Amino acid sequence: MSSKNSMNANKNFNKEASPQSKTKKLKKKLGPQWTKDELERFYEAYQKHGRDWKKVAASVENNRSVDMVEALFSMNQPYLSLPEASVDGLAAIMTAHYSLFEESESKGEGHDASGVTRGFPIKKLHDAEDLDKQCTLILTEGDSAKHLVMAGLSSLQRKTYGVYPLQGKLLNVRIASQKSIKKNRELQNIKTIIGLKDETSYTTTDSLRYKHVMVMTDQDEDGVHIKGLLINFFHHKWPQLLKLNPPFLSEFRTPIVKVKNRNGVEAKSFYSMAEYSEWKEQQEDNLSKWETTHYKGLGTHTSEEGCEYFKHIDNHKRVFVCDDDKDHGEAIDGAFNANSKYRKEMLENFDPNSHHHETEARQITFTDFIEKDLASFFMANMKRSVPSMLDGLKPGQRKILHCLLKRSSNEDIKVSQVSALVLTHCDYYHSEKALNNTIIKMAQQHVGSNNLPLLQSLGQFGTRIAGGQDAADPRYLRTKLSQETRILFPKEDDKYADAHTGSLNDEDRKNTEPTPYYPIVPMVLVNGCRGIASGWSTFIPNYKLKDVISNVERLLNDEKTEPMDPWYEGFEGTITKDGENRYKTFGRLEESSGNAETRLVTELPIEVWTNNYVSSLDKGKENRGKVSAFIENYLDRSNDTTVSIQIELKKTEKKMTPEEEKEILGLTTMLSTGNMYLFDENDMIKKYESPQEIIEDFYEARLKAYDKRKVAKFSYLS
DNA sequence: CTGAAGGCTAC
DNA sequence: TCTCGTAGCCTTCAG
Repeated sequence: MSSKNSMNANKNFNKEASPQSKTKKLKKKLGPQWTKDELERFYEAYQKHGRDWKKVAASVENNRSVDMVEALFSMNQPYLSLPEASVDGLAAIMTAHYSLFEESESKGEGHDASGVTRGFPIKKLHDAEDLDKQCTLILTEGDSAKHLVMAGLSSLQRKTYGVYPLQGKLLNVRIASQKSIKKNRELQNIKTIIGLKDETSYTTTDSLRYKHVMVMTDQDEDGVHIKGLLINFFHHKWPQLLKLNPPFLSEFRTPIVKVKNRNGVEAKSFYSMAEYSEWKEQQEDNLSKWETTHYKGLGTHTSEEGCEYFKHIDNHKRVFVCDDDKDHGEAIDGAFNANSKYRKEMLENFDPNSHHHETEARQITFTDFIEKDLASFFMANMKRSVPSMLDGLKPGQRKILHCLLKRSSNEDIKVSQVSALVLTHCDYYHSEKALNNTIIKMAQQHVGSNNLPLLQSLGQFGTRIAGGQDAADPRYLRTKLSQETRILFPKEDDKYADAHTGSLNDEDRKNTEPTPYYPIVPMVLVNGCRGIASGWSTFIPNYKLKDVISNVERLLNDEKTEPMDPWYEGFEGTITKDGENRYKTFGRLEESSGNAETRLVTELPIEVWTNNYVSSLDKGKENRGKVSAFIENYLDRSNDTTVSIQIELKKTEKKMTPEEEKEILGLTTMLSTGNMYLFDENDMIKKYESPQEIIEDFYEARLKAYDKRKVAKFSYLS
């Protein structure tokens, strides 16, 4: 009971004598959500499970209450400290808690900023000591960056700087529902820390605990994205805030490259690769006199460097400003709204060379930030999410294949060790976890995943039961190249992929960024692909290897290619064309012998997983009107590879065709071929209208590669 | 018409 | 140690 609010509420609450009026008051405060009964159950559950709200909610066993439990727990947790007291005490806390919740939602009446005084317990917040002064809240990307700030701030600075670490990507409030904004703890905490209220127009920051916000992220594209999401949050909820002068928002930049003269006297810092490259070109022969250090994330900087940065904080600070001629709302909205049009246009006009972080610039307009800095994230997001037409691989996947192809033997290796290989030999600056996931996905072979996995799955790589999400931990999994991989990706072509690294001659970056491979057939059609980027997403279904080969052979024979339909290895249902760019997939439904109402499901449509399907048969509240409405009962006898679900249909007068039965039983899905985007031979994004078009494009490029190979092989003749 | 959910590489 | 949040696009489907 550390909170002032809770205590007040408790006092008020105790004034009410009878248990009935207590419940009444609660009902008034909490809306229709809670009965005394539910409170008691909640109290028990809370004692048992603590802050594990999912378990608590499950124990409460009431859908209305589940929402409330969730809402309560997503508030500032420290307020919810359970006293020794009983249900009544709990009720008091919840009352207080909920009123806080309500106030933050309502017009802000009755809730003065002093209700949130210094030292209030938000986990991981380091509050400024002297909030009466003009204080700045530093929002960092992750905990380790917070530690760098804490190490760097002088004792004087600690009076006026608060620090709060952000975890991962911030919610995009422009497209999020009210409900998800409310329950997003990160945003609610930021609001509480700064003292911002909804529906308030700020022409001054007088009422705020912090007068300025400074964001400090890694100096990479994802860091830029996080800055953008934060700008988006403030702009969407309090647009006036960003127009204030002096500016409300700023960023703290750290160098990504530092060079030190080997005689130890001179040193220089760079805030962008463009800037560094420019300097490097000017050095020519003098380059060897300099010692270079690259900084990958904020965690790479030492505490001493942290101190150095904050000693000269003004050199690192860049403020976000509006210039009055422009409507910056348009750019911010375009970057984060639900329509990808603006982002498409921005990427189509994107010129990587115009993207310069000028070290000396101490301010940047929001529009410049979006169109220059943020556009580089959109581009990076495209590059890592959309595969190449040539090898059908995204850069992460390609690096995995690259490392395995380069190994001297093809012995089993742990998935986690493959990741380690990639981190050692390639430029990969992202999380190992994502890499492990990618390896697992490349090796999966359940129906609906790869037709021809390039990697073998030695261990539990996931099954159709849970769509592959039931894979074991990477440290238990082993893999190696599949038998076919070397045939599809001939050794003779390797050097065309890894000769170009863009950095082999760069003494700072010795690792490789392999360019696309040239498999002998367009593998992107065999295993399909899907990716979600910025501006575009892509989806290509799986096709049959033999069909692909036949079409390649037709081209070799100067014949025309023939249309192809999607095909999935091991799939026992059917796939039929259902209009232009659409295919319909059907599971398999058999009539059990003897009983007119009994059916046996022996195959599910593509990308429907056994677990999901079976739970759709349950008669829960959330399934009303769905499949479960048509069935009496079911029995699931499926295993990890086969589907066998016995269904007892409800008796109806109407006789249904097998197709109609599949329809109402949820045994169909759609595959679209209308969103097939790939990077083409020239590394340009291209929309493909048909699999044939992909094969034809591939064919041209592949022929050129054969030519290159021939020239290289016989070069000694000339 | 709106909202939610699934898929996937990233923080 | 493990589970869980967030982005981004497009499609489908329920309400």
